[in-house]
Amino acid sequence: MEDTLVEKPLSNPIDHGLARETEPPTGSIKSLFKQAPVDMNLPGGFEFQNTQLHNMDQNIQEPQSFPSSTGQSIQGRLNAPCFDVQSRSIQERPPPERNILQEAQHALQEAMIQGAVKNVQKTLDTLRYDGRKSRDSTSPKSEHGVVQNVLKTLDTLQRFETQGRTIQDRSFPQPKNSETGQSLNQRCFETQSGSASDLPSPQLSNSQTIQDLNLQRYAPHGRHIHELQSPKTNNSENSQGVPLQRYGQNMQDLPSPQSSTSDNVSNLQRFTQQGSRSIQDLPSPQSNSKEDGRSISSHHFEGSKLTELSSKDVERLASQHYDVSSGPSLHQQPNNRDDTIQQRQNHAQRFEMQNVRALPVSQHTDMISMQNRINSQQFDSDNVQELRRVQRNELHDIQERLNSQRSPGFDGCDIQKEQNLDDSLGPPAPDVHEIIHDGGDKIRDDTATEQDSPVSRSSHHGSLCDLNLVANENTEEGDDHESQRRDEASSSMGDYQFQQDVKMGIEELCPVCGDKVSGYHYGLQTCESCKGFFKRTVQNKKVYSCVDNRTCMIDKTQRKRCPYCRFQKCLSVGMKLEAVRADRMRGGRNKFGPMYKRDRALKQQAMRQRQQLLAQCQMSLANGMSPPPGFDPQRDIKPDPQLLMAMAQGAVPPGFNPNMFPQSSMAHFMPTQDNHITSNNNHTNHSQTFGGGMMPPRSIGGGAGQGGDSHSNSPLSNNISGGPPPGGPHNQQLPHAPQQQYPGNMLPRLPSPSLPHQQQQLLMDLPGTAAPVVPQLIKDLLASEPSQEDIKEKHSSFMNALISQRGETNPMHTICKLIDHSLFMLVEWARSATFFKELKVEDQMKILQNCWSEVLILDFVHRQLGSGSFDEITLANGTKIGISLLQKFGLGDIKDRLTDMVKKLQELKLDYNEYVCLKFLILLNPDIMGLQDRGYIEQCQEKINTALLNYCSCFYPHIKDKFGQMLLRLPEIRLVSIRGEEVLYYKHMNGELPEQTLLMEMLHAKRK
DNA sequence: TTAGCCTTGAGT
DNA sequence: ACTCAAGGCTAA
Ligand SMILES: [Zn+2]
Ligand SMILES: [Zn+2]
Repeated sequence: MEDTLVEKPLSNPIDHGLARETEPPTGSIKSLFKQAPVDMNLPGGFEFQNTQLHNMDQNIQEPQSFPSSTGQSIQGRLNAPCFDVQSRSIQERPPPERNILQEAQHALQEAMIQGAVKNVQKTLDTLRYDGRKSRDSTSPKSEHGVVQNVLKTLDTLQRFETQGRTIQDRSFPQPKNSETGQSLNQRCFETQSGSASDLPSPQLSNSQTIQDLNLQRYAPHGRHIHELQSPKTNNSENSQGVPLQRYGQNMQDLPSPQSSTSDNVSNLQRFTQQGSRSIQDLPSPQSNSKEDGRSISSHHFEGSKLTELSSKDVERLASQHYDVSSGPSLHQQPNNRDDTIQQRQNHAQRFEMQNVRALPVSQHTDMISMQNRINSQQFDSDNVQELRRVQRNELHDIQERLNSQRSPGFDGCDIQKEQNLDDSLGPPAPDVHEIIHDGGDKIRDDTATEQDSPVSRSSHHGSLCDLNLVANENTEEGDDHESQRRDEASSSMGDYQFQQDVKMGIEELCPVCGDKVSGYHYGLQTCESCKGFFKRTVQNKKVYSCVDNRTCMIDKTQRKRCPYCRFQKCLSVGMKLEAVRADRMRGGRNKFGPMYKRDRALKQQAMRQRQQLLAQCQMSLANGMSPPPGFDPQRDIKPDPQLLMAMAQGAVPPGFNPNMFPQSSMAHFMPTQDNHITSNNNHTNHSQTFGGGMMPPRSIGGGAGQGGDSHSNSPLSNNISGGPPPGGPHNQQLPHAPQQQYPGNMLPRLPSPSLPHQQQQLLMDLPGTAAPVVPQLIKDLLASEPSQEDIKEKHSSFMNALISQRGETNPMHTICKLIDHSLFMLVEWARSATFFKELKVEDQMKILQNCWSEVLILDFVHRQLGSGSFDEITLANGTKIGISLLQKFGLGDIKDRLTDMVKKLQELKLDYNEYVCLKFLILLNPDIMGLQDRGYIEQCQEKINTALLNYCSCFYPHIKDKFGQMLLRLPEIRLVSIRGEEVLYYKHMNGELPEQTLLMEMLHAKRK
């Protein structure tokens, strides 16, 4: 499931659709990266997506003329840069909007020119979400100040969005559009209203439209996508007349339906593989892809939205759908059932409608929603790592399960892991097929699931996947190390268990609502009510809508309030649509059985280990000191490095509290799981980890923690060579060439657990003497760091080119392209980054997919540090924009978070060297699911942690627990990044973002 | 519609 | 024969 591959596919489909429809390849970046067209075709995906989309749309607006108005106006604007998205979906927009658009565009352009874009993009990342709500803002128009312009633009954009949505929605009603379908909204609408559309006509069952979506797959018969288009109109075909099915087929069968896309490796892949092409060089597939998109646009649009909900599912669904339709199972199934179902659906729909209307407007303020969101971390979605899951779990504990979305339940994790473990190749989730076969959980599922078939995978996975295939470069290179790495990888189990342990505590709680779990249901452990809810929703193809911002908190007491958000959460958590049987057969077992088993076993193991660790920990504490071997010494007692340093230097920092350090440091080193443990043990205070325990920190500190082997002890990789002076604050240079590339140290050696390696390392690293030296490791890291100037320069030139040459007018697109460009540079950087470059492409992909947003946020924060102003946002190209823009987008909460973060880091005097270290710590996250060289990554992370700790101790002994404080910013960054991704994703769903961009790929990859 | 409890039935 | 996840049933 989680495989990156799988994930992508989902996204891709959507993207493709969108891309086709609308836009041309915009930015150079886009062209560079085309996405692989994977699954777009999958009907299921569409359907599913559609539903979700509908929901979204509904929430947002009132749909009505989506197509017409939007389209017209948009196109009209077109000239003016409107959001391509809109344009896509809609072909024509009404004139009135135009002005706004134009204004926005102009503003954007100006802003962008100045680099404002960048900040906008960032802001967007974070913000977007709220923007919708708060549209109120009027933009100041008068002044030309960049800021103002930006603001204007933003405002405009917002309006746009709003309008666009509305328009789009409207359009739905008018089904006939050439466009494939009415908009999802419409569908939803209809459905809810109980119009015939939603119910498939009895015979229809087969012909239901995609919109029916998700449900369809359940339905035994396969329906064509085209049907979806307009429920009312039976035959709706895509504008092009291509039946949706076809797409689906393509997806499955064809590697890449849309020519160019197909072959394209995902952008990432390309990056990784090729590496360094300039953006310009990259080919732009768009053209090709677009064609497909045309008529479909609306669908795609919808589809995209849907995807949003659960990209994974979508994928699966899509595939499934397809299968279903064609599949035997479908045939077998009687229509009667459908009828019944339909009837039920009708009821349900009506119900839903009522509910929706009845639903009180959410009381959540933006902030709340934000937090919830963050908590929930929906975006991470499946593919994301275990960490998130873990975090989520923790959150549950703490908060009570608000979130959980992203980390699909363990299942996902487990499954992925399992798969990985089981078969190296391991196609991830068989789910799809099963789903497709639907009823056939039973036996047949196994046989040929998409996953199984390499082809399907590749196609689905899209670029990322492709990368894997293609990539052997690194792989080959690293052969030497591979063996070792692999060995270590095996150790990952330990970690995994660990994580599970963590989960364990929470395990008993439903990841969706926090109620008590009643067993495994549809992929993971959930409570009885969520099981029933999920089943009903899927079986009856219900379409919900959220009255609020789709950020409703779902807990035991409020789960009934918003079925839309609840279902979303179900999906995000990892509940599998495929597990719902289309044929409704009772009893028996499905293919998930083994998965459940493994999950159980793992959990138990984890439990045991955890207990052991705890016991050891307690023991050691009781005894006074020596930590048990294998146990992370840091947790317990470890001499305070700072103290050591101070002593070495002959002075103790004022106010230095020996206890503090250890703890905080521990927390960092300790991965999430341990935190719990730790807390239990009375370790003194914990540092503030994510406020209130919200998000557990990802295991930042070296992969440490995980059970047994986890802490590898890496021998100190960092030698301290006397080197450059302390990277004083902000010294950027990246000096020197690294000496050794990978010292053997880095490689795996887990063993040496016995020593409190870290301590020792610290000692070793520490010169012991006063002369502080920058650890060699840090020097190495700096070596691959591009100069800030270069970065700025590149961004500036890119922006200029974008605006002047490409004439990018659509503000949203411009912003996205900026982000895209940043991503491009990020990938470029990573490819040559120390440690990272040694990884296999597959791992590189996974890592980048997982951390890109966090790195972007860190970069942003770092830039802000330099500016020293809390009122302005410094864009990548150096342009500064008023921070108020964030608020305009409704991302005020994020703004505050960012501001706080910047302040804290300023207080800590984060310097360039440290910034680089943090960046690597974010990058080298061993907790990502399915990493092949996890052990290696862990070691790297550990080394960096050690080096950084050492560095801080040496150069900033007077700053209390600087190391710990810095690390604590990582979880915060993650929260913000998640928020940002959500915003972007929503934008994407609304069709406001350009397709076929690396950014889109990344967004989808995460959600997988 | 929800959600708790019941019935199924492949897998073990 | 037992397990237990999936579907069904039905008060509330
Ligand atoms: Zn629940
Ligand atoms: Zn909601």
